[in-house]
Amino acid sequence: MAYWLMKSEPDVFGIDDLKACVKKTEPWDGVRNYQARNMMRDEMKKGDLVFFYHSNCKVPGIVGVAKVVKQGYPDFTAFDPDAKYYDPKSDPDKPRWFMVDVQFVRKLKRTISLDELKKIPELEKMPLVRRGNRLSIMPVQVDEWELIIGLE
DNA sequence: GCCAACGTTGGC
DNA sequence: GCCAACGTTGGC
Repeated sequence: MAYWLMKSEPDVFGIDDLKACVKKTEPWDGVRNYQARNMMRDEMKKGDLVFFYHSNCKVPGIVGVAKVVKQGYPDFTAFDPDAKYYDPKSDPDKPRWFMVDVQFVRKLKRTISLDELKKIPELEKMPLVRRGNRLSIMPVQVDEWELIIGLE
């Protein structure tokens, strides 16, 4: 089993929105970045655990845990001309974009802020705390996962 | 295939 | 809301 971190803007889709979904699951659609796409298409497996991270908000940080419940499949919103993330270059016969479904597991008792994570020397290799990082999905090492969970 | 222009991300 | 960093696009 592997561990991941996925960023989302709470104003758009936050941890409480996931919790409120039917069956608490939701397709992680709209990712239009190749690195992130590759991870969802090839590497994320059913049962993998995910840190749910709030970005672009007052206190950016990890707010909850989710899990992958459906492995990579084509992001159908790319085929819909009315969808926000429509991409005419993605052909249903040869989809360009992929997504996974995630399910709410739990909220953390508190937000583990980016600021706090940055201060931990063991986490300095995480792309998350690196300057200029824009990756919205990234792998988390087991020891990093356990360390962060231990901070809760 | 280079690289300038442009758009987006995301912390602050 | 600003702006640095970075990915993508498209002209050449």
